[in-house]
Amino acid sequence: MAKKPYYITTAIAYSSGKPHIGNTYEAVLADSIARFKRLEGYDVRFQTGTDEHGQKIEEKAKAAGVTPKAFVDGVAAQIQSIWDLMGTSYDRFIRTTDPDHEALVQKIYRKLYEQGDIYLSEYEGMYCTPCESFFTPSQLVDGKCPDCGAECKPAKEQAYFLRLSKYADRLIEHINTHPDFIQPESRKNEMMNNFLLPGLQDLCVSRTSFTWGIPVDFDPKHIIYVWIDALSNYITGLGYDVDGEPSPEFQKYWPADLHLIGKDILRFHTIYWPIVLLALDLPLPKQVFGHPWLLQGDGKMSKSKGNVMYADELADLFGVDAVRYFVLHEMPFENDGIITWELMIERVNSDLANTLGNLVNRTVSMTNKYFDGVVADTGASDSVDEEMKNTALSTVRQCIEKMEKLRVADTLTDIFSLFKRCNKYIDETMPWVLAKDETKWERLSTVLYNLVESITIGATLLSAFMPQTSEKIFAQLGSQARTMEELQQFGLYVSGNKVTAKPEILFARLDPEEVMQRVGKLHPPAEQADDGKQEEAVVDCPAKPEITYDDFMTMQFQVGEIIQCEEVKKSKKLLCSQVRIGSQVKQIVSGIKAYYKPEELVGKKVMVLVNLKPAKLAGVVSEGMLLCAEDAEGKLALVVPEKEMPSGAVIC
RNA sequence: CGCGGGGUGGAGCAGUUUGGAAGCUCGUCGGGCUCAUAACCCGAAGGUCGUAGGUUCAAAUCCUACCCCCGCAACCA
Repeated sequence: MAKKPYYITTAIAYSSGKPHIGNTYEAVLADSIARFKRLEGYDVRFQTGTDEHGQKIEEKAKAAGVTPKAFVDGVAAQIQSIWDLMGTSYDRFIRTTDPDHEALVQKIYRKLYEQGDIYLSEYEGMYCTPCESFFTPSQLVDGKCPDCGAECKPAKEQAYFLRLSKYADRLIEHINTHPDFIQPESRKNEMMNNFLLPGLQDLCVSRTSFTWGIPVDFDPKHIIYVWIDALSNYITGLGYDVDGEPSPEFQKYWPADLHLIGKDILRFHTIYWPIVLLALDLPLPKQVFGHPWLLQGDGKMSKSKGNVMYADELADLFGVDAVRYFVLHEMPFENDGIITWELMIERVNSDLANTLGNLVNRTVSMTNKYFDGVVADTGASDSVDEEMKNTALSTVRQCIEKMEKLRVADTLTDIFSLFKRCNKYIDETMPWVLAKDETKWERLSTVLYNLVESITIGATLLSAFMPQTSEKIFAQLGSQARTMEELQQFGLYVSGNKVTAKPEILFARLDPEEVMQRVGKLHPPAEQADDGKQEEAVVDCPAKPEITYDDFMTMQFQVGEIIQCEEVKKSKKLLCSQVRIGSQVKQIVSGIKAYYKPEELVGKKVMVLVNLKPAKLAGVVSEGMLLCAEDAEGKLALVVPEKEMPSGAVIC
């Protein structure tokens, strides 16, 4: 019987820098699913890799004084080494700079062009360099990118577009008839209501503003944009060929069983990518799962604070499997999960050291102590054994069911419930009591046999999630990994085998203080070097072009008195104030709701930019701007005159 | 009425599809045990299941209204 194929992919990681633990989570999650499927007997292909093109990388390379290729070679190697460190068992680590990928992407692009799904037109808008995105002027925030806050410039370029509208109906139909296509299901509505049903605009799929990418082969001044380039990895990695013979791998593994991605890029994978596939006349992936984010608990993750958590550092402190366990177990199915050093320590101590490590240790110790390490089933069973055995076998079934639904965290919980049951079994049978009575040695032997067998079953299930630990457990127990079929029965441990004579601690209990001290050394507190003084965080912002005094004088600032203020309904951020400036009153809308209550503003003298062109905000007219200071976190403070000044006083 | 998610013992979460004894992990308190990594096992305390109504023999679960959080979207002039 031929094994059933199972093709799983992760998103490819953008090679602009070292991936943090949140990025790594995805690779580990995919790996655990891949390993579990292998355990179930599937012929698994697991692909991951790196997305290496784009303007941002081009610029980073320039800043580093190296070629883009040299830059991504370095980062990709780093990413791959972290994936390797974490034990991700990928079959191919694809890079979008791989020659086979680049060649195939060009062919795909050409085919779409030749059949009219890609056409040449013109793109106009405001362009944000870091995000490599165009925005309409109305999307900008203070002339800045709504995503990253960087300066945007007007730009216009000839560009190729992908006809999304042509395939929208078929895609909607597909989503409606394949309820499992988008997971978790709650995301499905989001895609439908926000993008598909309102109607799709054709997607711009080329750039001329940079050169680091795959050129359009029939129009080389255009670079193929990320959607066609990166997403195609899922098929180019299998050797899909537009006009040639599809490779055996492609025929075997496509369509993919699962695209595992972050929830933020669900749109690209459930709308743009399927439409590309429809255009290529290829079957759609069976499922796209947008997993939640793993967030850092202690404040925002930022490199300047030195509190970013990286997989390699975590692995260094806790071990690879402990990190895998944490990220897999602590992630809720739909909501974002949190990781902190404290939570990490707690999980290691409670689950790994106490429940699992101690269980293995006490089992091996007793076997050595009472039987010189020999594990034998003497058949001296008792009624309490049945429940133990049933739990072991039912755990196997539960895990299979849970994994079918990608409930990885729940699966781990079930496995650890089995280990807890083993600990309880020890208390129920009280081997140390049996040991004192020679007539009960046979019974004692069977109890230990049942324990070793149950732990072996648990360790086999665990091998998908904590492969190194499973191996260690097998080695200590003198057993070996089972196949899923073998897990259907209890008692396959070879009676008479011996456990190791020298049990090793699987997971040592951690002293929180000691660990936190080591954490402190990881990222030397660069900023808070001198103690005592609480150094004020300063704000650096990009410099704007120099202006003349005349430029400055075109702006009219005056002191205004807020005489009335109310919240703008239907708006989260806006307050609408009536401001008296001299003898006139202007209505000004400001985004300060989060920092000021309307009533506390009334009577305040503030500084106003008076001659700003009126505009509508949330449907309310605003005739000026209240000046604010903003810190790095975006907190605002109104600027007020330092001494009492009359309304209308000129600011110069 | 922009779209969507959420509010469950001190903390973090399941349970809501298909109403039917309120559960898990951690923490706290008490007990047991001694094979083991001060671990393990048992028990207890602790919850108006956001608020207010409604349907029902029965509501965390279904219906209605409202309050509060969080994403996305939109307008932080």
